[in-house]
Amino acid sequence: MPELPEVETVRRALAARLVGRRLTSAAARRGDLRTALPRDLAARLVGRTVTEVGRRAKYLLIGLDDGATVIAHLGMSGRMLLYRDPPPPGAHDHVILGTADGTHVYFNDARRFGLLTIADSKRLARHPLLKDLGLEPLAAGFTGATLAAALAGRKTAIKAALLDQATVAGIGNIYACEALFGARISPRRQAGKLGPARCAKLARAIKDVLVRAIAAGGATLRDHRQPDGALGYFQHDFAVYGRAGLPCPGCDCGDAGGIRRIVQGARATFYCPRRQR
DNA sequence: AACAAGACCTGCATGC
DNA sequence: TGCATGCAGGTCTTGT
Repeated sequence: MPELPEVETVRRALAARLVGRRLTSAAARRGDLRTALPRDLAARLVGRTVTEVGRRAKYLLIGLDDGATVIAHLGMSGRMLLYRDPPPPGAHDHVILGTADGTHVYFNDARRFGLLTIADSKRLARHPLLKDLGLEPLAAGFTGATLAAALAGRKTAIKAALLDQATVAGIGNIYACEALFGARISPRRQAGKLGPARCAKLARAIKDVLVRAIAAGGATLRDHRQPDGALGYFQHDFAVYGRAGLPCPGCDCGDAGGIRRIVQGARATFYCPRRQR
């Protein structure tokens, strides 16, 4: 599921319901996720109050009042669902948290590519999961210049570079395709050869598509849900992703076979060969 | 060092 | 209907 906009959508909903609340229960139901759940999960969470819910790249960071932070990643299929009247736990509900006001949080992940662990808040920047992450695209420091510096010397295709979390953090397959369309750059172009003007245009396109997707609640292809169960709807605004053979918005490429699907690094890439060069 | 490919796990759509 | 196949929003590991 989730790239930066989907994770940000989840973060906002969790923050609204959890910050300032005390955790009264914490149950680990199935522990073999991408990394094993902490054995002492309940002991470390029950009684703690949530102080903030942050995000770095695609990681959710749930800060607690004892100086610990819960790090969670949704993988491909993970969800965080909030309930007032919790349903009976299902096979893929791996962690269930309860708060003093009766809210329940279900961490559900069918494919178990996600993870949840607990770290020292003061050392988050040095945590193995977070230490190598690259530019945060919605932060002030993300500009054409910093993007150009991150891409300098890179021989791989720009599409692959955007998926590399050590370069720009939080972009996944959908938004890499959509941002390159917005910047009118071919996904096959060598990353290190983009000039300053095209890097500036790409940085703007990345921010633009991420902001628009967050406003739409993310994109729901199959797994993504907002924590209240609502679907995202940005998939209706995709220009190229999943649209092979169809015309792209505002171009007559349909006459020439439309949007093309290629494979780069074993991932599908969608682009308009007429508009993206 | 940088890069490409394979692995991880489950569910769903498609086609026979 | 049942079964096989391929594909999916991510990232870690391995090998070149």
